[in-house]
Amino acid sequence: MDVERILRARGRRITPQRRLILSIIQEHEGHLSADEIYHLAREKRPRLSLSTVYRTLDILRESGLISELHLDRDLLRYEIQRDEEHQHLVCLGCGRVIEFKCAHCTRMHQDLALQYGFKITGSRVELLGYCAECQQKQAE
Amino acid sequence: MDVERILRARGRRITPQRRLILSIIQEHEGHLSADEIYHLAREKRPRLSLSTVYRTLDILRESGLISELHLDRDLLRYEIQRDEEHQHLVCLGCGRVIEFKCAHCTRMHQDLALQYGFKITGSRVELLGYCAECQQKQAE
DNA sequence: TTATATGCAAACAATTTGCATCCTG
DNA sequence: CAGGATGCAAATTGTTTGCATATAA
Repeated sequence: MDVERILRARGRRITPQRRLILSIIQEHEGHLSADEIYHLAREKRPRLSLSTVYRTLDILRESGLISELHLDRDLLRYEIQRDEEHQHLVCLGCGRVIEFKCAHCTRMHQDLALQYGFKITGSRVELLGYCAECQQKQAE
Repeated sequence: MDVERILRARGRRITPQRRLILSIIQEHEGHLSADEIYHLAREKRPRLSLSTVYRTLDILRESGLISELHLDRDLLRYEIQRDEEHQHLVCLGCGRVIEFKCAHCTRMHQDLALQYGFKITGSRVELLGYCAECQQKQAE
């Protein structure tokens, strides 16, 4: 499959651990922390070590297969790198994360290329606020 | 001054340490890590402890006087909270950070309020890429 | 004069590294 | 079978906490 080609092209080997970790990130559609991935993976492969998780996440990130999110203050979360760029909307009340696509961001990239000669290779757009429900709860 | 009113309103005291730390963030116009602030502050006040720096940063953040940036993978940076919202453009080559204001982002907030009923209270917009100079160096 | 802040040291949590062993290519 | 990958334990790094002492209000 494609993933294997990408890893091999970088001189990396395909191991059951790497397959497993990637499949977990895929199934859970992202937003998992390293530790969560570790625990989920150990259900299937109890000898897996946390360092392997970290090393694998590094490799997958370098290879552009996953991307890192700073949704929390103190740890990183991971999701599959998709083709279409998207942004995250985080509710500070209940913690839910909504993903959205935003045409404005595309225009922003174009503007910056024009204005500063910057070549944008990645972006973190994380908006924080309160969802409709949490706003209502606060009002009560 | 205003800062003191804000802190007092929250039952916080004004101490030389807090003044110093805030003034350092002001002078350096942000993008400083806790450790950098610590070292700069110790030049003026050698007995200052790192924990005081962290505690002060917490308080200043809670009070809305400074804000946190995730410009790096592994640590937080701080800057004075200004009225006008702005975004950060980070060069992965040389590390320089350009601040910019973006009308598109304002529109994005409006869209999200409309579409999801979300009330946006803060945002992290960090764009990563390569500045003109670093692109040129890479080309060579 | 009393609650809040500080400094110091020790504790923590997330991540990284060293190294012997294992296993993919 | 050789070099990359793993598991384990130990080290590192950024940040937080406990506690006795100092200090702002």
